[in-house]
Amino acid sequence: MKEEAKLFKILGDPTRLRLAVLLAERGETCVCYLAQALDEPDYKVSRHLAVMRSAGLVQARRQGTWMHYRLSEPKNGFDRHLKNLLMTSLADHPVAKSDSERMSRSTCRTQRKK
Amino acid sequence: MKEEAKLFKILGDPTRLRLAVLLAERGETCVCYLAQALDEPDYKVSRHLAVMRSAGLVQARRQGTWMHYRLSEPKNGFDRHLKNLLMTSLADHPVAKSDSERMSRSTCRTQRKK
DNA sequence: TGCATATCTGCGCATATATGCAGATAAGGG
DNA sequence: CCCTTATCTGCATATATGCGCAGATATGCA
Repeated sequence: MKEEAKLFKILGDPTRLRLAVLLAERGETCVCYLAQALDEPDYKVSRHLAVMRSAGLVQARRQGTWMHYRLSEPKNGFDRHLKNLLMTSLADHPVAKSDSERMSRSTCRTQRKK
Repeated sequence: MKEEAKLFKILGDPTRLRLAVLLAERGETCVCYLAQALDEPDYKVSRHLAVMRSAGLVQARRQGTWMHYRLSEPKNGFDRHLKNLLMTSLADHPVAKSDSERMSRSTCRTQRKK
């Protein structure tokens, strides 16, 4: 049960939980948006994403200078249930909502690439 | 979202997660059974239960010398979802199963009271 | 009152975690 | 090549966490 506890532990930090909810809601997202959404310094967001990544919770894709993160595909019922929890019970949380709104309002040069 | 993260953190320790699953499955249970189920020293189990209790995750009831713990009633959708996760996706885990079996086989003087 | 049992807790220690800062890396475009 | 931008990371520090041991509490009973 250590694996499962590890996942809980990962989500047991407010910053990481907010990131996980954003990724569950929005899908693959660039770090610069995530940092603006949380209103936290990029190095902080980056480091937490690294933790989540080494635990297998998220995956990264590089696109030029930008890094895009997304939740990993659920590998079993537990993962699925957990992701579901993020999307159903947590997306409505006031903090999650303002994170999401801030993200909608944020800008990132990624856009200009398109 | 700190409250939710806190709950995740509580469940982010293998010992506590095992306790939570047992309590979700079995309902109110005496510490002596829990300690035998996990095959861990009582002081360790006791301390983890204290952590869970001060976070509001479990509640305690004294009956003579014995302390009985149970999961608190879910207070919202998040809690409910989480409890559900414990019962559906984790109760089948090998570790959870052997914990449960060990508990069935364990003895405790509580019985003699009856 | 004194003993036995169940449970909890203070302490010391080892380890883990989060954070901010400054600087390192990586990629793209002159 | 150099410069800029986005992202990551080494370091130092402060705090938190888990653990085992020994002893403290609490309760029931002779």
